[in-house]
Amino acid sequence: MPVIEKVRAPSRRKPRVAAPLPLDTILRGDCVAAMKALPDASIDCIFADPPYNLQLGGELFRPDGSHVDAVTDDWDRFDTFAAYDRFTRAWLKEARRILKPNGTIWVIGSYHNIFRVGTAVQDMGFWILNDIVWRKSNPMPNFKGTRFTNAHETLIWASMGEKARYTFNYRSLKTLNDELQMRSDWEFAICSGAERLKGEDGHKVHPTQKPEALLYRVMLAATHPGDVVLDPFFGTGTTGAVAKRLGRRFIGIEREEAYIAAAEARIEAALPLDESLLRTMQAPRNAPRVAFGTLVENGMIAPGAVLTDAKRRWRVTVRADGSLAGDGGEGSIHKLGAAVQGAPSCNGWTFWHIEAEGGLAPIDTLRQQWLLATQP
Amino acid sequence: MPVIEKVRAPSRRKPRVAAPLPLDTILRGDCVAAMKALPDASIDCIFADPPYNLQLGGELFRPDGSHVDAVTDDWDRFDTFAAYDRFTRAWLKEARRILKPNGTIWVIGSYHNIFRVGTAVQDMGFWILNDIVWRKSNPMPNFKGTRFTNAHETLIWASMGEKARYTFNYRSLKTLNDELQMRSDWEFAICSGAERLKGEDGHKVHPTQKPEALLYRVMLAATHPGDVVLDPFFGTGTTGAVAKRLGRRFIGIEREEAYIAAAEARIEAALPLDESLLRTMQAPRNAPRVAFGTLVENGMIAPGAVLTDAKRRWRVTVRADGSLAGDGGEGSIHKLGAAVQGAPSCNGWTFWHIEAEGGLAPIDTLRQQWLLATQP
DNA sequence: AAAGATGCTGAATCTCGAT
DNA sequence: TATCGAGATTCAGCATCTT
Repeated sequence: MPVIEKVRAPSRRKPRVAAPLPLDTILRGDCVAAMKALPDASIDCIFADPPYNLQLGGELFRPDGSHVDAVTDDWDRFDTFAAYDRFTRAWLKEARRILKPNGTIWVIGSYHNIFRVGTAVQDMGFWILNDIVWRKSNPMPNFKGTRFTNAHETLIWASMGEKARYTFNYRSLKTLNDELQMRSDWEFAICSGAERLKGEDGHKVHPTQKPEALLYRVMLAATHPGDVVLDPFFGTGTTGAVAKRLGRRFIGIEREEAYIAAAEARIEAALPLDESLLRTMQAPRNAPRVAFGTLVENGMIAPGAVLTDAKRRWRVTVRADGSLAGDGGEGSIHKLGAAVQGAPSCNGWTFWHIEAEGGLAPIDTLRQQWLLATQP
Repeated sequence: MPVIEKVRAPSRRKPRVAAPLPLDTILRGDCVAAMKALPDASIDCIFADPPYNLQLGGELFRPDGSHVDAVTDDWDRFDTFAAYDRFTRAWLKEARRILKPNGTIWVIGSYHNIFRVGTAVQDMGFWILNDIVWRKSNPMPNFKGTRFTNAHETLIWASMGEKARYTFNYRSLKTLNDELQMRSDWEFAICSGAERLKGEDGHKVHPTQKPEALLYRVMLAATHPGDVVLDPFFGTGTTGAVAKRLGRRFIGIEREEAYIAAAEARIEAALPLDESLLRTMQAPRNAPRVAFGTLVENGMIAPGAVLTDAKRRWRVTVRADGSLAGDGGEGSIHKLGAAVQGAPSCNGWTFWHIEAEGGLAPIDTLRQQWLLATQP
């Protein structure tokens, strides 16, 4: 391909460049039009709760905002699905443009729309990381007894592509779940009581207000403090309220003035958490690295010391450079641990032990002591 | 449109007429070809467990170094989403033809394929009645800590069209569920132990054998005794074994001779109406486990709240992710409780206390309040 | 004999930064 | 962009062995 092609290719459209982001504000209007005004690769996370009243006799809007009539016969059914698909791909296209390369997108829906959304997400190059089930502890019963009680909704979580990086605060979520990995099924009550926004008439302001606990978990899992979270179907602003509480920035897009007014009042009243409380558990992955040799250099462990595995099956000697030597060969704590086990890899910190008061202790305890003594 | 069109339209192909159905047998071959040999509108219910198109990468090892036996069979490999979609629509087309007008179809899948299946189901004119979540009580963990534990699969249940009638044994399901309406989230263990078919080498016969309890509930809900249930991806015949137990007829389609042999032996050994299975399904696994983080997410306790032990020797602060932070370090209620005491373990629920009316109260009282408020 | 210890396994899109 | 090496990473259920 001639060089000139390489130069021309990226300029097919004018990239939106660094205009300041409208942080912590609600943009009024159509979500596609509003997203078009935002710069490329500027958003860390998108949470989207698109309309999915496709088959309920409710309203469906085409990308241009025009109304699609509820219809029942086959031809029109196809037309309705096709219109919904066009709408979905239109807003997903802009969402993809404004997301950073390491950003992620969340979309929530029910069986009426989530399969179409998921197919579009995959077709557009996003890479699904998980589907999450929100189990409702108090769903509306199926009054007619004609089907199973519709007791859940589905969220799709996707990165920008198969190789894309993304934020997942594994350690925080595990802590949140009492030291068990967080699963793909989450249980929350539907939004009601004091949390549910009511108008002056006592009637609910928005028909599908999401519980703050749901957004809380989403943001805790997939964003860092200070990250920008965009919600293109902002409604009454659950995303904004939780973002403020959790020290994230938000951008909302909403077309209904009544929802915007309710959201603004609600977010104004939300209280941000103290920053120290937000500091999520520091993942070991992000903890300062300590080489085993550092411990040797600093006298935490002497050259010549003998290490074994927890069951004393293997026995090795520490050398002056922090390498190990024994029957199984020689090498770093990790390499030799893997070698003696015949395993592809091994965490030497937890595999190798040293004789201590009260029995064997993993050498990782020495590292922890070192970190405690040297970290501010 | 001219009248002749209406007359000609149905005769474009020759309808398959009443050949006797191959009841309670397994047809060997490709599912589309085998279905083409069956007559129109002859099947009451279809249960389909198609390939999931997992798109797995390299090898995966557990933290202990052992190897994960993944699904790498040829039948699960598709080059593109488009190829998978063609495959899906081809078998769904025949499924639709052979289903009776009042029949229903079930399809099970994971996030890798279920959105594409659901879209095809809707596009072809089926009417989704429910999506059902199979919550696995014992899923495989996410060994690398990169995502949420993939702890569920999704089933789609659909009728032949919006106005179509269908079988739903509401009363049976409600009885099965202790007089509560059966919900759209079902909990079962994955298929293991004695139920899991093993070869002479002790290795599993089929990589993705489904639990009989799942099929039991599906058939109990959506078929009558004597109904014909077709499974186009029969595998080792869970559908056939359960059909025999419940007094339904089955037709299986399977390509692999080894699976067919295992299925035939299994179905031969199955006993009709094993009441013990019914009883095990009725026993609700109601051991509600509440994570401390749940109380934080739901506002039972605020980030920033101060906890102490019963004698106020240690003092810690609750953070946004449900972890605690204080002089002794940081961690979950259990880990930090153990750390400050220098103990190997600790029950944080009874160790940590919060200031309440009338003095300190263990945080377990908050858990009890939460359970009271949320349990039926 | 009972209780505890050990080992194996399940539809899984499973690391990251430096060079 | 590919390669290399450090080092982080698991839950429930069942079968079998040990004390």
